[in-house]
Amino acid sequence: MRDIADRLGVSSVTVSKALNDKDGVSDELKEKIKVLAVEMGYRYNATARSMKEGLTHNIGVIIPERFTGPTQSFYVRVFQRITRHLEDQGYYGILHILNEEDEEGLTLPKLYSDNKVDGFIVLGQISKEYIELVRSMDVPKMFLDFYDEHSDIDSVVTDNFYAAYELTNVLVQQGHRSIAYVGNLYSTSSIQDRFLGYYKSLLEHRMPMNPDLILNDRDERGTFIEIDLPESLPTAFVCNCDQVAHLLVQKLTSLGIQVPQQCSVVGFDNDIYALLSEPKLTTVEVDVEQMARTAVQSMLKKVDNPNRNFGRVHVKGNIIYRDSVSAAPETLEMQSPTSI
Amino acid sequence: MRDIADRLGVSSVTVSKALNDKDGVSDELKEKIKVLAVEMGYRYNATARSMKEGLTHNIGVIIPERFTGPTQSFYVRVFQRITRHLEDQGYYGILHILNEEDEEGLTLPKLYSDNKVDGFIVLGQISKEYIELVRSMDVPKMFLDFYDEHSDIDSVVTDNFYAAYELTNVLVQQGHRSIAYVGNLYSTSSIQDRFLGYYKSLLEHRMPMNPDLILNDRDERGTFIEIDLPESLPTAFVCNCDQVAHLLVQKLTSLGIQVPQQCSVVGFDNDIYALLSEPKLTTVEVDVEQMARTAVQSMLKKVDNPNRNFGRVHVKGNIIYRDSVSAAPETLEMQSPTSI
DNA sequence: CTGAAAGCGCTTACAG
DNA sequence: CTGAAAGCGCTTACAG
Repeated sequence: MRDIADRLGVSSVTVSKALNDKDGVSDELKEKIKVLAVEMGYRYNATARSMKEGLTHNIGVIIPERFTGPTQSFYVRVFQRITRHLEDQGYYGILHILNEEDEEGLTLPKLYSDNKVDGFIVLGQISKEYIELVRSMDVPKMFLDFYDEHSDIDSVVTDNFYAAYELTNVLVQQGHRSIAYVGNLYSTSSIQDRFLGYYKSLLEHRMPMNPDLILNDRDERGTFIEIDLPESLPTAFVCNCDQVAHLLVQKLTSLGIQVPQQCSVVGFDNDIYALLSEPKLTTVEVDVEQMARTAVQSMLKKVDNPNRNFGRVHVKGNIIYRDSVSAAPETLEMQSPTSI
Repeated sequence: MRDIADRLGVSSVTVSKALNDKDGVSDELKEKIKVLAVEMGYRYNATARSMKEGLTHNIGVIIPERFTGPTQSFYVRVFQRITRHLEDQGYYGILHILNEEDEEGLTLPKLYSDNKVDGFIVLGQISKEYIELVRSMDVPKMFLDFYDEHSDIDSVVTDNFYAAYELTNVLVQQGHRSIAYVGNLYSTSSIQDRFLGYYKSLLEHRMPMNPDLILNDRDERGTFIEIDLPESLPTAFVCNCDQVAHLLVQKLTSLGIQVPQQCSVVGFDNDIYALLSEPKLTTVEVDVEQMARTAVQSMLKKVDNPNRNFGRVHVKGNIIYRDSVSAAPETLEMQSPTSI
């Protein structure tokens, strides 16, 4: 900047104003300065501004390692959207993959202790203990795609409840009266909320909830376990995620049960498993774009004003209709007397 | 720092030295300062140091968007290793996913124009035009997992040549004499080098190269195409990657050809497709850890001294033996006269 | 419309 | 072993 100023015989203040398009410089001079800057290959020193402002213009994005494995591109996609929105605002996203060791050992990212970021977006459920640690950080933070009832940290989540409710409604409308839910209710808030949406649909249609039709799919550590099918098979399954729906379809098929003719199955997430499955899964697509945008906007407002609070923001999902749902078998028979 | 200094009645210089474990402060005072720092919740301001040093202690990692899709966790894993090694050296990795638009429009990352990083590691093949653009950047840069013959940019790559050579040798040792190579030789340097390793093995064993046995797998834009099998089927296939090997196995199986009994197939990468395949693929595992370590070390040396050059560094891969290879059919018959 | 001065929080080189 | 001074490259508040 000084070099540019010297070459033009003006002060560095003027150059700064021109390059930032601020008032107080004639348009003519501004233009001259900008042209020369490009010519001289000038690159803005963001560090100097950070120093002055006390703001790094970086936001840390924390993703637990277990959500980054093979076949798990979802969070990477979300991260990508986040950075795009951040860049639109002159910010950068710095990805921090939280490994198990640090999560269990309650180690804060060096990003924090080195003052490298102005705030954190945590993308994906972390342990209760780590949530407490995150709370203790003296910067704005928010949770994305999960929340914790005991903390006051702002969060942006898919409207799991309503999406599961609507998806179950679809099954009911197709004549299903015996519908199972597949998922460990104590594992994540997503699974819980999706279950409650399923339950709301049952309630609304005066269908009893049968505890035998709530099927566990994973142990406490999130590892998938064999699904125990009930004695008397339901005609439809609401699965908490596509991967489990995929496993379930495989299991049913291997038992000689046809999907969707004999059993309908729906998933959640619209990830690779929804397409890998045979038949392809009817499922719910998360609105990644909207979630990323909301999280970034809220975060930047919090950076400006640390007292801003947004609470829990729900983003609606979209049902994707594919081939894993059909009318309930009994209904089919009733509807087609020709088959008698 | 000033606050700490004031509370202890010393200067901020002394505090700085103590916190950085430099000479010139008594051990006693150092200890006192460190304790107080923790007590006061002091967080180091990395920005200030950056300002002074003219170094951001950040390294940009550029991954082309097309390598981050579903089922492509490889580069994310590499990124994770890179950041781990960077952190060990007091550095941070900033991920920049290069979207197609920016790659075609030759837009440099804002990370560069904002002086946010001290160097770039490009992870995954980019277009020739973009390579030229990268060259024009006035910071240290290096390529990871690919290289370009026309540029003098340092690179770290898997030793594709030798790994493919060794893998082909394995097939030859199993009695195979008609071995195909599957891959578009004009697509990436990896595919080319793997082909040459395959060719070297043929040469060494005095086996003629049959052009009909070089099978294309993708078009210019990298989209997979249907593989055209030759009239007379070889007894083994060396595929340039696991995904293509997986597709090939599916195709062979659907044609009623048994793998590996009638045809052996080997892949490359040891990714999710190697395990998805039935039978599981014999393949080459890239030494991610070693590649990441080498890239980071070289990069940091270049940051210290921009004139340092490392050229092309090859990292050896490991063959993973699974179930997609068996002895050549004719050999089998010769070996087991009991079957007559 | 233009610029001199101060300051962001560190580190380095030097003096004591 | 300890500290006063200068400086990294910007921006902001103020004076002209």
